[in-house]
Amino acid sequence: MSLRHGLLGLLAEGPASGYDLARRFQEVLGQIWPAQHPKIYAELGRLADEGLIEVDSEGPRRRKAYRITGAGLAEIRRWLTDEDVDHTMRLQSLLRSLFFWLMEPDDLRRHLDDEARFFAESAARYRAYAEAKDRGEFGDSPQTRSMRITIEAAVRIYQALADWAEWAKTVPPATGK
Amino acid sequence: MSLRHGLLGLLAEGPASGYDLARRFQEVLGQIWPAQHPKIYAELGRLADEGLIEVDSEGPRRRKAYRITGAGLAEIRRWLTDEDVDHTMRLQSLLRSLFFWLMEPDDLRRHLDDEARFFAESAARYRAYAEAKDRGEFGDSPQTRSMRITIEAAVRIYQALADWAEWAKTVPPATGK
DNA sequence: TGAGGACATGTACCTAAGGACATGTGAACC
DNA sequence: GGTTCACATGTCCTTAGGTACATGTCCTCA
Repeated sequence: MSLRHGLLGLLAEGPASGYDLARRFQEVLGQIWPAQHPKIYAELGRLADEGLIEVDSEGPRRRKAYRITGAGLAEIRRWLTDEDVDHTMRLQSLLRSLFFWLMEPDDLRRHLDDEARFFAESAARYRAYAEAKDRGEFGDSPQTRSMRITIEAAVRIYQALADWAEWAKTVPPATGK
Repeated sequence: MSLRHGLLGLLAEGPASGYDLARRFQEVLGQIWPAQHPKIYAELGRLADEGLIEVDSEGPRRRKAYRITGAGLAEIRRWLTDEDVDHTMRLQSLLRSLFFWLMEPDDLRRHLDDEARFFAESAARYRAYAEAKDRGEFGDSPQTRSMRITIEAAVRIYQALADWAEWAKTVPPATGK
């Protein structure tokens, strides 16, 4: 369960409402760490119960902004330094590639074209984001620095996958037995 | 739910028992697509109920091997060609990197060392696997070809992440505000 | 003044995933 | 003959994730 720590981390940057957090998850982490709003509201409730966050302010339209507490900050720091990283990835593209031999060559080529396009576009999107940051469009806070590092990872992963899909097209379907 | 199709795909290579399938998931797909045996046995039961697989043979120690049916083959092929790929990845390493600014520089350096080592080792493991395949140690069936492509993706992703972690170490923690 | 859209928060339900626990079998080795 | 280990299959329970549905508010613009 890292949604919990994802929320704490985002709240460490400053107070935010469930709606804000859902939007930030969607924007920045859309493909990398999806989270739907029902889960977010539920988790915020639990975090508040445990005293890791507290209500910062109530605004119009029932808006409720939360603020991280000292205990919350301690918890996210503990997680970051003490807890083991979960390295599982669950990449459906790779699972599918195990079964390419079941596909018609034409279908496979189409599939790889789609994959290559998708990954290249993702890489380009994150690359544009990275360049905007490097031009200083988002300032130069520590938070921005960290985000720049995250974005760099996204660029490199998607580029690697785009290259992989292109490479896969050059692999002959089979030779002998 | 792709475990279902993962199982069908593996069974398309030939009959296997739940135990066999759990081992193969563990070996080949350990970090990329984890699956515990309880899920596998349960899913096999469902697949059998739906006629996508059937019992091939019963062996010693209650061993039950399944075989894919025509309907099962049709279903895995349909999935491969008609169904959209789910591209979400949920990489905890990237989520954590968003919060690097919360870590002490020393802890962060240690963390990045660990990450770099882990990713480099994973890349090396898959690279060794790839080289064995290229030497022809596993024959040259269509299945082997596909597996070679999967492994190539793993090599490239882990290498990209290893490089990223090394690069991240060179980013200065922060300058101004 | 009325309609539409973005804002904002939730409930309910269903499936997937993971960990703990339970059980029994055949082979190998001492 | 007994112990140990790999083989082999499952149940049970909890948590996590995702979709659908529900509700109400404030602002803008025609």
